Amino acid sequence: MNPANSPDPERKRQLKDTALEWFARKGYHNTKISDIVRSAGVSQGTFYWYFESKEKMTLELIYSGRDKLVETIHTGYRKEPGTVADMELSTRRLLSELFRFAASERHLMALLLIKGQGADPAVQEAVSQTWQAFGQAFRANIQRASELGMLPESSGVELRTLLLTSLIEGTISKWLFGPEHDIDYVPVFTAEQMARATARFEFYGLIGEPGQ
Amino acid sequence: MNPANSPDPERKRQLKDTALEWFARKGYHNTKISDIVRSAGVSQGTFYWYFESKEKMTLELIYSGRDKLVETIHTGYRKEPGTVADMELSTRRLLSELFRFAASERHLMALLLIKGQGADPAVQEAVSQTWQAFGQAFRANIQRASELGMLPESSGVELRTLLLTSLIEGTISKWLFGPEHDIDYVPVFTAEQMARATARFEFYGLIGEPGQ
Amino acid sequence: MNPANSPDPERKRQLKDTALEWFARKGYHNTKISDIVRSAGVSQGTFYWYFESKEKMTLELIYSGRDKLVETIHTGYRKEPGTVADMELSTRRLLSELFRFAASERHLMALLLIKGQGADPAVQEAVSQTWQAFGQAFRANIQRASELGMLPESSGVELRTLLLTSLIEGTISKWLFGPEHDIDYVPVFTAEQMARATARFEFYGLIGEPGQ
Amino acid sequence: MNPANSPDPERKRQLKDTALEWFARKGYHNTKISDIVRSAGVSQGTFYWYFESKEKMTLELIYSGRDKLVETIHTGYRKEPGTVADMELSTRRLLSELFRFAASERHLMALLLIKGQGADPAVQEAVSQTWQAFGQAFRANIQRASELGMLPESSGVELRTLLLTSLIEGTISKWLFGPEHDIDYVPVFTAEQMARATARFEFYGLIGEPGQ
DNA sequence: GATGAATGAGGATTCATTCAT
DNA sequence: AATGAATGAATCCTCATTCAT
Repeated sequence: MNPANSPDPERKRQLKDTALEWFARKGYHNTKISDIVRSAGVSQGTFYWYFESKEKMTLELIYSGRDKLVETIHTGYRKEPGTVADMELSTRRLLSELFRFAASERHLMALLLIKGQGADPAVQEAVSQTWQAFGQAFRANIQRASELGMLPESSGVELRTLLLTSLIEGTISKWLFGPEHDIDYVPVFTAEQMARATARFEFYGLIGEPGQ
Repeated sequence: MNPANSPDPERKRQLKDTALEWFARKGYHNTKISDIVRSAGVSQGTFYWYFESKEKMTLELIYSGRDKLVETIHTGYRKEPGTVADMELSTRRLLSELFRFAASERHLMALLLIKGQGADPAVQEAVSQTWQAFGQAFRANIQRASELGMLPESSGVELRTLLLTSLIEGTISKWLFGPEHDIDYVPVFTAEQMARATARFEFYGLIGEPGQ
Repeated sequence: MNPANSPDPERKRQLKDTALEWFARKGYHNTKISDIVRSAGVSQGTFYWYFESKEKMTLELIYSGRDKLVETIHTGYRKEPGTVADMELSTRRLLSELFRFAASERHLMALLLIKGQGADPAVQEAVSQTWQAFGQAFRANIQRASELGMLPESSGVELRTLLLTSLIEGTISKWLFGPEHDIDYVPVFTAEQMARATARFEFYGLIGEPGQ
Repeated sequence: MNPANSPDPERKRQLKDTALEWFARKGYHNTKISDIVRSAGVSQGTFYWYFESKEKMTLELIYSGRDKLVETIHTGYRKEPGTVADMELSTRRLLSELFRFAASERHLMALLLIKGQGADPAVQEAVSQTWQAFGQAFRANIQRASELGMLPESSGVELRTLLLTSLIEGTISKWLFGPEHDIDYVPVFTAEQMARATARFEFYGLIGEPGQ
């Protein structure tokens, strides 16, 4: 009757997890309510006891995912103005958190990075918002570094943010799902390795890796 | 009766272009055959005279897109072993071609980068293959540079390819469609600016930008 | 387990009243069990402790309504053979009772007059029976008056009954709910005014209103 | 693709007629699209080629019914101020048209008089509007007669309109469908008989029937 | 007596595809 | 070559009813 505050959070979570797995594997439109409930071992009607609609439940998934993602970034990030080496270290920590989070939430990341695109407008909008929030966090970092004079003036904050977020989002995606967006792909690098390599690339590119 | 050898290639192209625009704007699943034919000013049945099915026509779109994309990369890339500066220049030329191509084929890029993900399995597979072909080209470059001893040994070819392709794909996407994947977004940088900035970032990261 | 002898008649009545209000407002099909129990402040299951089904509970409503309606007619009616003026007076008394009853049972009348029509066959049947019982009472009156030679021979008892019951049912409906069947409509005439006007119309039509 | 101007009016009419028959027999909610298309011998999808939705098609039915009904009233009515006998004759002509129309459109009348009540709000609204339009026509008549001094002052136009429309609507309903609202009921009186009896009743009531 | 989560049959609607003309 | 009406399988969602607690 009142799907908003269902008193069985366990069942609700189970349904969300099941749905997320299906979405990650098949995409939004290719996942039917019947798929979800069959996997979860409940009836079709039960889904609608916990959620208003397929769209609304997906929005719940994405919103809570966005919150966790943004929280991870804020947790991982500690501003320590100082040398470039400091920044690299700081960034590595942040990325480390981020990659670990991504690995622990494969299905969520698949939905956000890849599978949300075929969905209904409202869902796509929510996915977009998530990445905007993601971008904001990094943009703020670059802004600060720029103000501290740690970055050459050659290209603006805008462009650098674009490059950086492109790099990170893409890296997470390819790391987790391989070049083929395969949900069953098994990452060949650890989160730490990814964080280290990505941070280096971020600061020094392919070439300049001081001190090795 | 035989869609293979349609006698009016003009009409076929028109249908493909129209479909591509719809896919780019609404996504595969949110585009109906009736949308396409209405825009193209033909009847529903005509679509099926030229194409076997929605899926097959989308595959045609993607395959020809893939070919053009790969061709662009091969055209733009000229192996000139030499200094890092040579490599950067060479890469900039390649990226320049690539960004220009992407700009001239916005809708195709939207389908490949974003909108193909909600589609049917076969379509998703084709999109994946496209990006694999894309990745192969860059992987070969890095392999060669690595063999020539131009890259530090710190991280392997695999990982570098991952970082590089993530950067480039993501950059094209954000450049063309903004952080919100908006098909009507107007890029704020020129293809040349993007090529230069991306090449620099690729080689020197955020920090090391020699000379400049 | 045995809905027949529910031990809390208060609760049962409350549920029936609540349901009647919903039926009057939204109609049978547009009223959900969940609406009723929410309004009544009980759980879904409770409804089924007191009633076998939605249909059965509606039948209860209608049957008790029918009984009250018929009782009202029998109470209000006192056969006083005599002059036409006597008859008019007698009829006015009957109608007065009837209109007062209708006003005191707005929701029931709404269900019987208007909202029962979209319901399940059994419910519709019960509504029909109610109006047949209603018609019988008036038919008997006309029959008697006819036998007493008080009515011209021009048209038969059948037709007169048809005209009379049409008039009365319709008048109640329009008086209580206005031309738009609006459950929130507020009658502009009193029951007395309606009884007087209707009785006059019944005997003398639009034109002939002797004395007055 | 464009249900608005379907080019096969025959098929559309067939579907509307079939639907109307089902509505008249079972009511709006108890009629399924599958019932309609099965009766019409077409597929489920065909219904949606001609109509946007069940609701929209029902509205079409009601609106065209309303127009025909109002047109009938306007056609049948010719204001001939004069004696009361003139008025009675005039009214009899109008009612004659009306009863004949009603008989020729049994199913439509069933929907408007009885079966529209269980429907969706928009449909109910349309039914209400129809009867308001109906009432307006008669109200205008009474107004005019009142201004011509042909009616005693005892009760106002408002009340008389209420009584008159109640009488007529109810009479049509009972004449066509009997006291049980039975769609298969066969009227026992002709339209002419009904018109004559109703007109007399309207002007003289049960009693006063001058000249026989 | 009461709860409310769970059920599942049923119904409106969508849309890729077909085919007679 | 082209049309567009027709098809029907597939899908989301509703809601009366049940039942373990």
